[in-house]
Amino acid sequence: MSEQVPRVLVVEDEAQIRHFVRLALEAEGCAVSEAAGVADGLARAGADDPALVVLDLGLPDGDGVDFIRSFRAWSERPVLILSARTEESHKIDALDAGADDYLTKPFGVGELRARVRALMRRRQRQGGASPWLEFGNVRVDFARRQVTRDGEAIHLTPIEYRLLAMLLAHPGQVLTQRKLLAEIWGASYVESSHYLRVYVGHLRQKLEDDPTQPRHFLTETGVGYRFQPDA
Amino acid sequence: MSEQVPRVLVVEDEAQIRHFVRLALEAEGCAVSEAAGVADGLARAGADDPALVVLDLGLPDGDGVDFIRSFRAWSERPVLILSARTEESHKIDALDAGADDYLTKPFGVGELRARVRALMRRRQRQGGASPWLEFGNVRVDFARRQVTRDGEAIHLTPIEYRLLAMLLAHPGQVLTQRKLLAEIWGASYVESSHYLRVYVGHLRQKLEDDPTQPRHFLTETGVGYRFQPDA
DNA sequence: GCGAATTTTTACGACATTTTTACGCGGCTG
DNA sequence: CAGCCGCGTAAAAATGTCGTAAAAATTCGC
Repeated sequence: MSEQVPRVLVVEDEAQIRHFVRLALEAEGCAVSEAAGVADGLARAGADDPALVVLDLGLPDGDGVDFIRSFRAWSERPVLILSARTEESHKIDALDAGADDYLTKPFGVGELRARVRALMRRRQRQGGASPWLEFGNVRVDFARRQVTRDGEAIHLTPIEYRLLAMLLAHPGQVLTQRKLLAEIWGASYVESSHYLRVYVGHLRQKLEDDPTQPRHFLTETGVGYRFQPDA
Repeated sequence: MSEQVPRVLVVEDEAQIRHFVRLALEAEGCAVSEAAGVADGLARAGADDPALVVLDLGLPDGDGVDFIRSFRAWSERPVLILSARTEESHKIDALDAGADDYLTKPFGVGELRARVRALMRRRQRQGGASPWLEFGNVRVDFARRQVTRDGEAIHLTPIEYRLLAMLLAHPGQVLTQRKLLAEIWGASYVESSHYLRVYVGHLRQKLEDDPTQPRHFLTETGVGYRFQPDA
């Protein structure tokens, strides 16, 4: 009878606001984790797979819009923006990058909490039909962040999970190495293809029947990788 | 082949704002229906089952919050509130009644459109078929970087694929050797026509019914090569 | 601070692709 | 008709890329 408390990730550099937001979210009955920057936030999001991300746009180590884009490459969780910028163009950019709501500072606790409730409610509404995805003898349940193979739970590390989510989000498509590296490790890692070799290897090891003869995680030499759903 | 245009319902008593919103939504490619009051709006919503409702809170014949509650009794479609009231309590009430977003007047067209896009984004997930190109019994799907022949996947190496893409981009035209070489191998290889002989051979081997009698990848002796779409 | 889990780095054999080389064919020309 | 030239094919050589295992460094939870 686990109470299934939704996890929320707050990405915000100012400690004071972060604390303020944490209190508001905890009052909503959420479990809160925090990150102070873009890189930190993406790593944490990959580890926690939060039900909601509350994101400040004015981060020290990068643009919040970049966070949204990277995050959207492998996750569809709602994102609520907090920002001091009231210009319409900023709102449009953030919403089109994949954000779900945009709240300008200063804002009241009550409105923040109400908007959080609205975003989480929608998740419940459509999360009812647990959208799993199957290939081979593997089932991936994104809502629960759970991967099973022949019914047995398979443990994936944060990076493995993000890579898997990204590949599965584009079935049949070739994802270039540069794109995968940029979305998962960051723009400055686009040349470090050895990371991919290692982690694709992990996925095959854990999810393919015969890791030496992969049927789902295919290599396109010199280009990237392709996820092949069931034949 | 109807394009499946999403229907949006605008519930707003002031004709001027209604028109303004209609224009914004139509610019998003939506089919718009209008209602001027709560009763009218609910009736219209029941008839149309719109993909989104844009709702003004200041209606003459009842409270907008009542509209939301009634609507939510039978529909889970997203609701976007427009309101002149900026008090936090109003926002909280509307969001908790079941609204998904709350926009205070005055607002910009751009922000309205962006928020509409954000609300509608989720429901349209799988666009499915990507544009492809066919000749003979071969199909080329550039979005997925996939080539099939009689339904069977054909593997192409990076150079083979680039050459194919280039030829297919200019159907019926003769592409000179120098141009192909410059584009694929670089400006300093424009004389090395033997590369082309090898790789055009590969394409014919993999894609032509009878590689010795090519029907699509034709040689223009002394000039270059020409891609011939279906006869 | 300590142990466990995870990420990063490194090295090397296996494999895929590209490049190079060689040769046969056929048309054209002198 | 002989020789030259451009083309097509095949296969060897060279290069580059990939997969794997394991060690080193880092992070995380307690």
